[in-house]
Amino acid sequence: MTRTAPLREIPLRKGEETRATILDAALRQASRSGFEALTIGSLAETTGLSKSGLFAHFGSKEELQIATLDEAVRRFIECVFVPAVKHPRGLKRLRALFESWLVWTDRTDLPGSCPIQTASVEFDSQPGAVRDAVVQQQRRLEKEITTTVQMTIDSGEFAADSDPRQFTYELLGILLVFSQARHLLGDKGAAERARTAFERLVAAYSQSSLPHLARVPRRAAVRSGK
Amino acid sequence: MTRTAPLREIPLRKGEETRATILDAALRQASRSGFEALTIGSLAETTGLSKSGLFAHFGSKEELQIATLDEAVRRFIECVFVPAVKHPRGLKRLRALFESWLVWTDRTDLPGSCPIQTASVEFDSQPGAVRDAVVQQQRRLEKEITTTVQMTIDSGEFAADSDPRQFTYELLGILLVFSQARHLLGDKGAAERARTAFERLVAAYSQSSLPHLARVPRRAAVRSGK
DNA sequence: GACATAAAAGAACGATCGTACTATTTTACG
DNA sequence: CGTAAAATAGTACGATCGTTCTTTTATGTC
Repeated sequence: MTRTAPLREIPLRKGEETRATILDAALRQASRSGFEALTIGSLAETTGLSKSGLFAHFGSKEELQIATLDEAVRRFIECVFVPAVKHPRGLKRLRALFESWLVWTDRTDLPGSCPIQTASVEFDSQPGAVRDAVVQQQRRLEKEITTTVQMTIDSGEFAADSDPRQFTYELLGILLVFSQARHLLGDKGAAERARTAFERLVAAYSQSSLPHLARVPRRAAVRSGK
Repeated sequence: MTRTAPLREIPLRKGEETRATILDAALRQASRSGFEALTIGSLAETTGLSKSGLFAHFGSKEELQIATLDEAVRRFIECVFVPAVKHPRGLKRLRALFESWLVWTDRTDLPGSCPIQTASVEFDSQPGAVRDAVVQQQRRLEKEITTTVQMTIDSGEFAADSDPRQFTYELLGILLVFSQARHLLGDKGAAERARTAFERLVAAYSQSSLPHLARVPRRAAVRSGK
């Protein structure tokens, strides 16, 4: 029942519970006020811990910020990717991914906008360990999306000569502007605009003959597959 | 030569010069580290002023942040809109606007990313005077773009039933992801990807029959104009 | 050049920042 | 239950935060 090889250290402690509580509060705070405002003092107050007690869990503010980012990514994957992979590979999964992402951006369990996006903007010009972590996570998520797009190409639902990274790029754009419209401007119709943009993007890739390079519009073929 | 009507107060002082110097440094700092890190102390140090001397120009940190945002918008208009309106109304002006925007995002006079975008993300969930200013400026810029799009519809280069606000929405998405790719990820090919996306967007609106609602891909007409 | 006024500096404030060190309490396990 | 270790609290630190008040310097006008 219990692990048979304690080896040297047994990191299976239940102070992890406290860490989870801290990260939950940290995520809320980062969502509302950013990662720089993720101060030890305010976080200690909202969690009911002492400053030093909370600090001991991370060792530095940088580590706290990175841990918060990692937790955000964990939840993002849980909320966006996990539901998507339950759908069959190809366009269906891609659509599911998109819709899950809309839900993630519009979710109510966090008081502000997506912490990953917040971190991306906040650290895009600030060298350091946090920035490195943000870049790594961003690359990781982009690669994951690109793989999903590639599957849609492989399934024949997207043109064979499609550029999956270009699709990913444009998809990210739609989701970024959706987030801004939703959180900054409070635009209720933002999701519908995002869907319209997404469908037009999908339609372009469903056509043949290098639609992503279509500098000059050309006669488009009706989609072949059903 | 000199103003003939001093009226009551004559605000034409040359301490405005100092203010301009401060805002220039503030813009750089906000671009690199955000508006929360726009501290009086660090800004005083980089400008060579005293904390209190600098503070007197604004009266509060909030006012400093808003003044910095306004200056960013002023420069944005100078860099993006002013060159664009030198082109004839319609698609030419819209293209010029887009290209100027790429230059703005990729410019080197600021060490980081666009301060307006930074502020948009930083304050999207933080109520207050700064957030209000950000929303107002964002709405203002969006309206300006939408007007430019509307002119392209009026000129017949975009389909008459096009939705200019949808175009603006998608255009903003392209520019947001471009900024992220450029500044966070250092993607050299980001501008070309952005152009590809823009051209596809333009092509869609150049076609007839509600292309922005094209849930089902339909036979696309060859663009009419030259 | 005197003088009113604007601009900048100086000094100090309470608060909070991140972090270090020590002490106390709580937890898990034999 | 006892006990070692983990978890948390306590306290203190130098630094910096935004802001206020007072004093000094620079500026523009007659």
